[in-house]
Amino acid sequence: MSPARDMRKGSTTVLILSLVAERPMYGYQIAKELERRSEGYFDFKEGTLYPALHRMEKEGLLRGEWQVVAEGPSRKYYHITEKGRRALVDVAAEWTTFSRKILALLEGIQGARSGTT
Amino acid sequence: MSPARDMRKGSTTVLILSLVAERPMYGYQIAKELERRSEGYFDFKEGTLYPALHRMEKEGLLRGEWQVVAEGPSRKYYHITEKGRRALVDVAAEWTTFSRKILALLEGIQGARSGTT
DNA sequence: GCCGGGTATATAGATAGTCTATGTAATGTT
DNA sequence: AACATTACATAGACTATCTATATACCCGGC
Repeated sequence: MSPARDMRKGSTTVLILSLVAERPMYGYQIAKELERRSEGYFDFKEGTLYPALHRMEKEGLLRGEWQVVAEGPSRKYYHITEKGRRALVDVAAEWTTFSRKILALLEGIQGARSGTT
Repeated sequence: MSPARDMRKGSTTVLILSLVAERPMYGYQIAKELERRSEGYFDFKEGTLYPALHRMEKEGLLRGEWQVVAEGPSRKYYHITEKGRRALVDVAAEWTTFSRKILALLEGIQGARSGTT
């Protein structure tokens, strides 16, 4: 029903990769950082974020490392692997193509209305 | 595994709506037309296309009308409804925003590599 | 006459990613 | 003691997509 949800399916991987490629980050940090950069647009839920991180680690795109913090719960920092770095270039290209194709096909939808609005 | 598949999840609805908004079309025609316009990029499978059309008809976005053809199998022409037209404006806007957000976050991925390549 | 290919629609079953909800645990505040 | 924040985790439900198969019509090749 809500296109907003289905829309984002599959974008999780490329977004996580793009952040972790810059520097190692932990899950909670990834969610907050992505929210900040997208001005609140992307908002990972736990049920999306953590399974995705585990899947990506299992696939060899990321490598997790526990780090004990003095003042708070431990964090699992994810480092991007060589395989992950290669995958990022590929999937980023695919998403870029996809996004451009969508924009090209949908451009003019607003103007398709007969009125001057 | 293949991002290309997950990527397209949810795009089916908006793509179908955008075509049928121009003129009534039947399923097979929608698939061919979309393939043509996207230069082969979008390629609806039967298992995606027909369930989507049925779902959209049930939701009141489309109205199907059987039309007997002299030289070949009958076609089910889909007409966009008023509700469908309103939905198109909404979901097209959402997809446009989403695509732009993705492009903004991923831009520079190629340049993130240290080499000159 | 039969088989294959293109047109055209349909559905069952499997797969997989996301969301809701809940749980754990540590810290700091009231 | 209760609560909010940080931080990670998972079970269960939902749903869109894909694979595969089926039907039916028409045409051309053999």
